[in-house]
Amino acid sequence: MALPQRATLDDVARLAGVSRKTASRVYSEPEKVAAATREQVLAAARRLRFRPNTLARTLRRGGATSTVGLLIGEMSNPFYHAVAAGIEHELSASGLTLVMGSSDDTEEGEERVADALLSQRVAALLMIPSAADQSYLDGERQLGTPVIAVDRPARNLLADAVLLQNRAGARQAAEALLNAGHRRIAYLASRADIHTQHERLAGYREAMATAGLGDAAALEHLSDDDAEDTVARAALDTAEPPSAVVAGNNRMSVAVLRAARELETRPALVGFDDFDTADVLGISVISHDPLEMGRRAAALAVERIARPTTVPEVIELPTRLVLRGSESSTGLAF
Amino acid sequence: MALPQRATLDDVARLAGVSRKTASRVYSEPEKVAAATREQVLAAARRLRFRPNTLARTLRRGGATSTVGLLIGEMSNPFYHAVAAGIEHELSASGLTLVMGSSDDTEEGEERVADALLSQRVAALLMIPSAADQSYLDGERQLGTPVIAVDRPARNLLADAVLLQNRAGARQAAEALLNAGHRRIAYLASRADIHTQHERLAGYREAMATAGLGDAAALEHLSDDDAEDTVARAALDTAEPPSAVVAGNNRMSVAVLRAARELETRPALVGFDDFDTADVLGISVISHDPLEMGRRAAALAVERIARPTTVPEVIELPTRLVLRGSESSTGLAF
DNA sequence: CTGAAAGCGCTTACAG
DNA sequence: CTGAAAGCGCTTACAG
Repeated sequence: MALPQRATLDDVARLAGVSRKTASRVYSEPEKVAAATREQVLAAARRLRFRPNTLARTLRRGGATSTVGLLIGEMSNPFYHAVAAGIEHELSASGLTLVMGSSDDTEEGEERVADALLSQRVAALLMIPSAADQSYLDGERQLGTPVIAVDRPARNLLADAVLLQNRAGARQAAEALLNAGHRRIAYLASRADIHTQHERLAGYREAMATAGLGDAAALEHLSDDDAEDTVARAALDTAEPPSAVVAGNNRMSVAVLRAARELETRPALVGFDDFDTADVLGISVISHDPLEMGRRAAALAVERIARPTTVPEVIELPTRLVLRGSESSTGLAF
Repeated sequence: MALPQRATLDDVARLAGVSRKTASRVYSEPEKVAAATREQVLAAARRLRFRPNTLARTLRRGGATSTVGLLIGEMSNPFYHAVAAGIEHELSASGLTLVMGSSDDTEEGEERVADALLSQRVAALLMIPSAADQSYLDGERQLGTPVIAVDRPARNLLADAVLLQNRAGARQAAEALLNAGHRRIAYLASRADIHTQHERLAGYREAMATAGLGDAAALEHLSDDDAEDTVARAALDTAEPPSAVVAGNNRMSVAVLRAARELETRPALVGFDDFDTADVLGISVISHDPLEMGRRAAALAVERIARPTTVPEVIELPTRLVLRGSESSTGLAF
């Protein structure tokens, strides 16, 4: 069966008995069209099931769509989902639509997906950089598309960034454990090669050095891939396990709990990132607000779209130590 | 400062010394252009930082973009994030881009955002219906845009759907508790007005009736809004608390744990939906695969884009009972 | 407040 | 394999 033809503005104008331009005005500057004419046009549009074609409008207007691209490396971490939710929320408040792409965490994927988003002429590009270098975006930036890095800074690219105070947060985590009397405090991280983990590790080291425990390298358990469970088990299943652990992110915290349960070793724990059941489990964390991070990044995008020529800005969002008991030496609450 | 002008295909053709059409072919059917000519064009494109304008291409080609819209009610539930991740994954494998919109769970919002997505001429619309009625999409469906409902069926609209076996899953949950010897088994749900909760409640009732416990209305604790913690506390903080609970979704499971901890009442528990720390906590659940749900929905969209005229299909994905200890009468493992 | 012409950047027929 | 003309659906100047 043949599908009915999609109506165009011309069809609407013809049915309403006005010029094409008048029909167009009903959608772009309705207040400039006489009320009676407007009603006539809208009635015709309803009858024909007309919906203005945003593509054509944008093309004619010179390229600036009302979409904003978000490029994420890995879709599996709940932290990034929350960031995306915050972004979506803020954008929709400004009448913008979110277009998402994920690079599956490969260098080649990041550039390919960025290219696809930019070909759709997104008004701005938000990204969680995961490739080693973002200089491939420099041409686009010069053409006026704002680029905003989220959670990690872009490399070799002049771009705005919204980050966390990773170093201060991790320092706080270690200090909380030191204050509770611990000395053998381990730091556990997967994806240790990325910026956030660099910073957090540095914060942990600062706290340890300040406490006169500078030579803690044996207590650092780092992996460049996603093997949280392996790292956690390796750290805890030793002759002399640490009495306390700083977990580098939410997934590592859960991995520590899992390993602790299996091994019946119960180290004190402060984890970076809050998570769903941390309160139920009595786990102390370095908390921050991923929704807020997304909101701030989107707000920055909205501002850059309006005023493209400003100097790049770096926003660092604070973290907060939430004590729930697991920082003490009495072991976990579960 | 003036921004440099964006290069068009014309500029590239001129610099490469070929016709506009030849330059176009390099991007649409590269195998039909002589290798030497192709290299010449690509070199010119690189020099000019040219990126083909997808909008213009789509407009000329007759409307079908390579984007797919996803309309979500509430962005806050991790379940939907996982569904979205599955969708994104499957779409990108087919060279499609995901455009997301959230309705903030209002009827008016759903229609407004659907309209925005359709104005961008998405090739298909995936949605988690939250309004009471989706008949407003019928015109668009007749124009050939596939609509696929995810997690809940669309109402008053002929659309494909990818759902869970909610009823069977909830029945299994109640049966697991019955098998463990429980009789006073409560059912707790927030958002009790939506389709999934209807079905799950029905499954619970079936199991109870079969066990000769048909009159369990006093054990049903339902709320139409999001007040999980309130429902959980009300259900457990009574003179005669239930000995076991079926939680209607992941958030209710966590709310039960929280309430149980505060009240030191420790009912057995089987929750619908798995969640991050359920294994650590030893919580038995009705598990299913939100990523898979997203993947299937996206695959259906891809198929419908290719062959639009097929009859709507309803896919029901199975659930799986995962026993971790909390179904027994000995109380929670934490 | 309304209208006829031109054009946004690309691709589709139609020729060669 | 390459080219000159027309047009996708809309809006922007330019007139009235």
